Amino acid sequence: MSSSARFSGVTIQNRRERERAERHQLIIDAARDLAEAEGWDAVTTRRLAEKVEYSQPVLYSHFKGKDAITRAVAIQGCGELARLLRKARPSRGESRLRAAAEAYLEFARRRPALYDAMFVQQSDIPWGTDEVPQELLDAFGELVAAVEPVRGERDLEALTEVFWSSLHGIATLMQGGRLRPEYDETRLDLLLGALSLAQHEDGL
Amino acid sequence: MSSSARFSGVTIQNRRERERAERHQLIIDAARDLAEAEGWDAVTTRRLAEKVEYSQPVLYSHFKGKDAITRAVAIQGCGELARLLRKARPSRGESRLRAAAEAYLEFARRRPALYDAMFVQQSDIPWGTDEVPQELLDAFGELVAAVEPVRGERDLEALTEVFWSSLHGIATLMQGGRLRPEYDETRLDLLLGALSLAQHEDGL
DNA sequence: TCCGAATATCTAGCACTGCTAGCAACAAGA
DNA sequence: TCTTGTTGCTAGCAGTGCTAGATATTCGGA
Repeated sequence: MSSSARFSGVTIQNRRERERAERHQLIIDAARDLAEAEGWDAVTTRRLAEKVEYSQPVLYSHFKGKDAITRAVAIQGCGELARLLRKARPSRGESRLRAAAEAYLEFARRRPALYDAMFVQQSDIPWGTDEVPQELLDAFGELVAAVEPVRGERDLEALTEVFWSSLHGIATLMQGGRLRPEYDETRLDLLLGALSLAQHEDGL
Repeated sequence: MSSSARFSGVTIQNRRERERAERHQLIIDAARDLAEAEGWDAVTTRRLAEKVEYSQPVLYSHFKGKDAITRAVAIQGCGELARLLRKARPSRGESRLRAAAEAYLEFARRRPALYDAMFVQQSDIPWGTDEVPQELLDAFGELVAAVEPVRGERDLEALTEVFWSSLHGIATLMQGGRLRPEYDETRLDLLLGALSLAQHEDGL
């Protein structure tokens, strides 16, 4: 320890930064875990602080406020979704569109709290043109790639937004118990059929 | 006044019930107005009580809790949406599906807080089979009627759920600023085209 | 090795939330 | 007029996000 004292100016700085980064991630993970286990209502600054074994003010030295923590969870969630979509290659005879849709809906079903933070809870994540997080672009990019084979003459980005919106609507209404579970399959078939097979001769 | 005193047993009861009902509605209206003016975060029991010019405990003599007030607002909102959809007859050359879609999206856009209470905030409104509020059935019924002309061989209820989900997805993602505004028209065209023109030869 | 300085962390508290117990004021019937 | 029962209020609880100020810890130089 003392033998490396002459490098301390750099290494200590490094160690501190590393520890800070680790704790930063620890907070994000704890928030996500707590939300997934007991819902976002259970994620209070006190419980979160208790879980990471620090006092509440420590949270505020890492994040501007509770919203910023949720936002961080959401962004990392987008990264996870992007990874999942990328891995979702269609099995034999299955369309890429269907593979993506199924992966998306399964993600929403299995990680409802995470999904909520990403796409339901309003947050000031910049979705406009400037400074959109890369994870988000990645996830949307995967959807674009899945839609591309069926685009026909249609605008690719707009069509992807329609695809995404439909999936999002199904995911959230399902989560709220507002759709009949026995139609789950039929609904997806209808959606995919409509989006992909539409001959669509220059619009209605 | 005193001349009708001999009927007081009944009339006073009536008057009281009427006044109670009026105040019940007053609370609901105040909550809706406050939410639409400043968002649901601003709807606290204190501010709501102040607005109806009673103390907080009065709220609890009408509703089990704050959630119940939100729920009441949501249900009446469904009635309003149903009425709007019923009025939304297509103009010349426009499909009924499009008229319904536009009315739905305009409702969501113009009454975001109300829409939130109805379809975004989770509530224990019974959506399952039993005891669904009539207002809800009405609204869904209007959507069914709009979808019917384009159903083809497809399952009407499931197709309506897809239609609804897509509209809901578009509405909520738009509201969150997650869709490009310049595609608003294109998106709707694509959706309607896909749902209505799909030849859909027995599914993919 | 020791001390002053800087950093890191905690305790305690504020203003707010939803909600409720218990009291005061009023109206109704005898 | 007095009793009784209802109605609405004041005051308070436990919990929320967040922060100021005090405290403990660690570091760099003599």
